[in-house]
Amino acid sequence: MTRKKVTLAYIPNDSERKASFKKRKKGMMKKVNELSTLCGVDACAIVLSPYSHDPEVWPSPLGVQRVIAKFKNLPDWDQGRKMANQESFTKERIRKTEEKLRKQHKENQHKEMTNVMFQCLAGEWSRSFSFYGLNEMGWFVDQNIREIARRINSLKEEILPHQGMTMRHGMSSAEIVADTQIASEMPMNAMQNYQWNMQPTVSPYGLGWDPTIPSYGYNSNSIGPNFTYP
Amino acid sequence: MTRKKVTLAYIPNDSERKASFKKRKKGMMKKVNELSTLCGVDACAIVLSPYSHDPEVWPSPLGVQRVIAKFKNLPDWDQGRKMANQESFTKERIRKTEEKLRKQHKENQHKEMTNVMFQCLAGEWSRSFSFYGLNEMGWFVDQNIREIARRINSLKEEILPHQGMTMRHGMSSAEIVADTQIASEMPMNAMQNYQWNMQPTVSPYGLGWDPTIPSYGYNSNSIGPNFTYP
DNA sequence: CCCGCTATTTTTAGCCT
DNA sequence: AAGGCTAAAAATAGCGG
Repeated sequence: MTRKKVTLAYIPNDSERKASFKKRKKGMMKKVNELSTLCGVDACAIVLSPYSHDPEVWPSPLGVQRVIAKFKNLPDWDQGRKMANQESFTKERIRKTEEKLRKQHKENQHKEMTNVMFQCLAGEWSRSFSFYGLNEMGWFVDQNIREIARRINSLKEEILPHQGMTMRHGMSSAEIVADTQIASEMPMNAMQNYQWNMQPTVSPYGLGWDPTIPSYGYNSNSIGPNFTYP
Repeated sequence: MTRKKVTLAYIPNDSERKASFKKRKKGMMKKVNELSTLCGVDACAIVLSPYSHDPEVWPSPLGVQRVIAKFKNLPDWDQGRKMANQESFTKERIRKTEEKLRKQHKENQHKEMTNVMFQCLAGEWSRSFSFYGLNEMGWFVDQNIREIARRINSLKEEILPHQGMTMRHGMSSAEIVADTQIASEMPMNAMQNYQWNMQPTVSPYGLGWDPTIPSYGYNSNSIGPNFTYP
């Protein structure tokens, strides 16, 4: 799917523009609301569009008039300064784009290195996983079950925060999991990171997971469910 | 790191509030700019804050006055309709939260099922340690390798989009994977989902997972991978 | 057309300097 | 305090019902 990055320019297509307008107006008004609420400042916004006969405002027609009144009462205001006009936004965009270019370059170099290292790892792993991968995998599965149960329970607590133990009738996941045999309490965060944070590595802001950190190297002699081979 | 979800309420701490103000004002103004540019509508915003002596406006003092003029010239406007006030935003938030609650519930049920199934699988697997289990696990591991390889290749495409096959010199991940024995083509989506989709569960507007809530009732006896100890 | 979905982009909270 | 950073949260483009 292609969710294009916005190019800041008038949207020629009518229906597209209208759709965008509706979504963005809502979002923008929400932002005004948040700014005003969170930071306790007076603010207002007015939108005059062909999509509605009436002006669309925040926080309310009266609120707008109140802010406008204050705004107009402010004396001697150098109209040139402190304003946010299109030009300044454009400049900001150029600055950011150039910044991005620099970062991209750096990131590319980094990715190539990661790429190479990863191949080494993967090769090693697939060659030997039949033995020493199994214990890890078993432990990993186990950890996942625990994690799920933990989350389910957290969710229940959240959803039924003040009702105490109201879910006795079904078999709760806590109960299910209470039956689970946990072979080890020892943390294996690195492995979880390996599994769950793999994806981020691939895209944003450089490297998520750093393959050079040796912490994932569990070998099977120590940790996790101890499989015995018959 | 803890990047808190925003709770829509006045920020009591002075420096925090100011920091938030500066960031959010910028973001908000940007949104107004985008709305106006993308959709070709007249819009303006005014912010009166203790952080600046002068009002901060978009698009410019004159632009604001122009919009205000249009706004005031509009006759017979039912002031009650079409306005975006705090109440409507609050209602929207409530709606969304309730929606999320419903979804969460559904998802929980799904997870519990997956949980149970997974335990069965894992238990069965480790109990017999059969070839069958090995194959499945092998397949699973293999899938992961393939996925990794796929991502590496995507990256290569990204990094070297127009250079064709420029990386012949190293062993490509595709080649690595070609060496891997694929035990079965049988779909195991459930397992992948289990692995990869677990995390997103936790979500915004009050339904997030709270790490401060202790996890309950896992004691370490019983189900799960039944490992045999020598 | 309008609504909901989700992949992707954009914003921003909390840290750090 | 003012800016940069990054992971998490929020907005939204494009799609399908």
